[in-house]
This record gives sequence, C-alpha cells and structure tokens, in this order.
Amino acid sequence: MASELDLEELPFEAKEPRYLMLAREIVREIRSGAYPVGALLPAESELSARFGVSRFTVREAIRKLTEAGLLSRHQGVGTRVEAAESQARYVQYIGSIEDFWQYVADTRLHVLKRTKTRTPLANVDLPDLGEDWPTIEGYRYRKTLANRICWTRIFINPFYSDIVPEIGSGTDPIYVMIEKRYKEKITEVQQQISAVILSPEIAKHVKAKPGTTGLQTLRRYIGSNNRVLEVTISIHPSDRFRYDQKIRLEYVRGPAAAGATG
Amino acid sequence: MASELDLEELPFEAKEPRYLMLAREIVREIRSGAYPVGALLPAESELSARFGVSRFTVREAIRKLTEAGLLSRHQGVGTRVEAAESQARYVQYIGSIEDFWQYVADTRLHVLKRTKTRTPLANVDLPDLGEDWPTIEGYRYRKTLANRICWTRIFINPFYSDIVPEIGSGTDPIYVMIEKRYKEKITEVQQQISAVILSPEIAKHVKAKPGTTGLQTLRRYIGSNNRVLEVTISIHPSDRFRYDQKIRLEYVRGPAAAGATG
DNA sequence: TAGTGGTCTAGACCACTGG
DNA sequence: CAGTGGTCTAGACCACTAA
Repeated sequence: MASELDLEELPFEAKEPRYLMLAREIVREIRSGAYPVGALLPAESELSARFGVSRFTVREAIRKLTEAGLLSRHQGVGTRVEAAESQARYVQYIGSIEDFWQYVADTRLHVLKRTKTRTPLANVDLPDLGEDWPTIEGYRYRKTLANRICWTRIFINPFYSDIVPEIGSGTDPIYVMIEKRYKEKITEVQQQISAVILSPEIAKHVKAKPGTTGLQTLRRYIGSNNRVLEVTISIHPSDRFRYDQKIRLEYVRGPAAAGATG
Repeated sequence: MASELDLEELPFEAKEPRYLMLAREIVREIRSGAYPVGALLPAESELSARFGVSRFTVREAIRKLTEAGLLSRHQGVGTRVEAAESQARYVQYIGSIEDFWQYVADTRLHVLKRTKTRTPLANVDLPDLGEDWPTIEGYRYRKTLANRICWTRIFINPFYSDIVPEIGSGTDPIYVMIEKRYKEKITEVQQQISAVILSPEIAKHVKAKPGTTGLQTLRRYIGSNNRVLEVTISIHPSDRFRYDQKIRLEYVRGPAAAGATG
C-alpha cells in the first residue's frame, strides 16, 4: 500500500500546506498502482487516520484532485479513481453565440421568401415531426442593404412558429427572439462548415460572382431537452468571410461544476 | 445592509444546505446594491457572526460564489465582488489537437518538396525573424497512398529545424515531434477556415477535379512564450471534408483554476 | 500592527448507497 | 443495516496585505 509517510514531519521548511502534500502523496500512490483507475480510494476517515491529519485536510486534498479530474466522489459509495494523469485538453471559449458567428453585431435579415418545409433538408438529420417547419429565406446585411453578408435559409421548429411573422422586423437574432418569447435557453449550437460554389441565384442575392466559392455553415440551435429550436444554412462569399478560431490548452476537470446562484 | 435573516430558522423542510442558502442570500444582497461590484464583502468572521453560522459555512458559500465568478478572494485584503450575475458563456471542448483536425487518427504525410521560405506567407502575420523557415509540401493520406486527405504546406520555426529531416518517416504529427524532442508543449492553436478553388496542381495531388471547391485551413501552433512553432496550410477537397463543431452553454468561472498535482 | 483570508483540528450529525 | 461522503460547529494558528 505504498510507503507510509507522516505528514506531521517537516514542521519547518516545506511551506506547502498539508492538503497539497497529501494530494501529491495520493497521486503518487495512484500512479504506483496501489489504486488503479476505477478502484475506490480508502474512506476519508481511514486516510485521515493513516496520515494523521484531520478529515478536513483529507477532504481538501480530495477536492483538489477531484477538480483536477483524477478522482470523483459519490455519496454513500466512496471516492473513485478516474485517471492517473490529470488530463490536458484544448478548449475554445466563445463569449456568446454572436462571437460564434463572427459577425460584427448589428446585422439584419432581409426576408425574400417565407415557406414551409416538411423536414429541414435531407442532410439535416432531424426526426420528421410530422409537422411542417416554417422556413425563411433571405440575406443578412449590415446597416444598409448594399452591405450583404450572406444568403441564409432558416428553419424554425413549428412549436415556436408564433415568432415567425416578426422575423425580419427587429434586430434581435432569431434565437434571441425564441429565448425571450418562450423563456427557452440555447444550450448548444452545432456547426458544420463546408465549401460550396455560389449558385447564380445565391450569388445574385449576395452580390457576388456566380461560380466563385462560398463558405457554407449549417447550424443547429438546441435548447433544453435536446430540442432543436432552429436550423440555419448560410452561405458567405469567401472573399468576405473567413472562419477564425483559437483553442487553448487547459488542465481541467469535467464539464460539470456549475454553481449555486441563479 | 439588507434585511437580516436567521439561517437557524427553518429547521425542518428546506433541505438545502446552509452554505447554499447563505450563498443565495449574499447574491441577493449584491444584486440589491448593498455590495456593488468592486466593493469588499464583510469579513468572513463578520458574516459568520451576522448569520449565526460557523466560518466554515461562510467559506463554503463564498467558495461557491467564487467558482461562479461572482466573488474573488485575496488573502490579507478581503473578498471582492466581481459581478452581480454569474456569466454564461459558450465553450467548445476539444480532447486533443487531432480532434481539432477531425481526421481519424493514423494519417501520414507524403512529402513532395522540401524548401525554405523567408517568412511563412504574406497572409500569415509573423515577425520576419531574419531566418528562413524550413518548408515542406506534400499530401496527407490514410493507410495507403490512394487515400488522400489533403494537400498541405508546413512551415517550421527554424529553431526546431532538427526535426525536419525526420518529417514524413514516422506517424507522429509534427507538433508531437516538436513536443517530444524539445519538451515544448503546444498551448494554443489558431485556425482560419476559408473556401478556395482547387488549383490544377493541388487537385492532381489530392486526386480531385480541378476547379472544384476545397476547404482551406491555416493553423498556427503556438508554444509557451507565445512562440510560433509551426504554421500549416491545408486544402481539403470539399466532398471529402467538412468541419464540424459543437459549443455548449456553461456557467463558469474564469479560465483559471488548474490544480496541484503534476 | 491590525485585520484579512488560508489552513487545520476534533469533534458531530445527516443523507445517501448498497447489500 | 453499516459505511460512505456531505454538512457543520467552535475553536486555533498562520500568511499575507495595507496602513
């Protein structure tokens, strides 16, 4: 069970707090194989006795390792070893959905057509809900109609069709209209980016040369309960749009966390 | 200073732990304006006395609010109010750089040309370091040479030119070769995605029809000290490649955190 | 130096899980 | 039911910051 060690030692030097020393020792023991991944760590009370520290100190150590993703706690069960190495991963932070779009704010939608579609396109694998989805086609522009950003086709979940008549009038993005009116919150956005050739019709709408390239984005806006609220397909002339992103290395716990408060 | 409230009340019902009730109360007071953003909260001992709970409970409450990004603690100073609302933001998690690429693993690079470039392309805004960057052109394939994924051009920071001769032999991605050999760690990757037309030469290399569309990715691999280790430009025939991503809403603290351990 | 948050103890009871 | 982690108390001393 790995070598004992009395944390009471080293009364001077070693300014490191005991819970960190203990955390290190636990990591050492996990890596030595004493507690393989998936196994349960000894109970807090046992660790407390074994290392001669209070349960508080043990819990602080375990808390740190839990934050690092090495352990997980389960009331009534125990503390499970989740990993031997604290995992690094890359993360992209996006402040808001507008940042995800990468448009400067203040764009508006000019509606060309309002129709209904049985199911939002073949390549969008949504369940056929048996209802037609309100569908809007148009182009997005900034400030004046001359400043065209992209052609777009929007599919609205019929459950939210109340907002459809208002689309194109205000400046709120559609997902914001849904969030406001129905108190729904977008919890996830899926995006697919691909390259396409501008068809003559689309080229005309965005005032670009037909036959040149465009960047197509297909986005699914998903609310709670995994309900798809809205699907959009946009095509940007490639000389006007480039998709930029930045990911950073981070040593991190699971996506869990969250907090109290509202 | 907002209404008092005795947390000792409600001995039954209200199974919520006291530290969460206290956290909520503190949030209420912050939002009421009692403690504006930037101000210091009363000391832990004072809160402990005021609410009739132990300092431990106060600290747990503050810990939660700190995790939520509403407060920050500063030893010797106090607890500062950082925000009145816990901020939501969207996050994309990427397990590894390979996930960022979205290639199935096990791809290899076939080298066509080895040259040197004064500065990695005009559209790559790097400082001209006064040295030529080793440059490699080729295509990436999976398993057999018939399975071509993309054409690619790679610029290596001359500081790492030792690895250049080995490129194309192993299966390690170049950034892994750098990480291993120089103990450098990629801490950030920047990516720009745009749409292009396949030139006849590139089309030939990836076995696609010239004149069709391709998705171009420009990536900068950045290590510690913000040093650019490597720049790559890849062009994927668009019928073979689509860039998919998913962002999730998260209520979150700053990118800080990290933990002890190694 | 006075006051803050950081660490730590030795207790206690509760909520939850599994057999 | 026994055993786990979750919450909580009433103390204590230390490290740090600012005046």
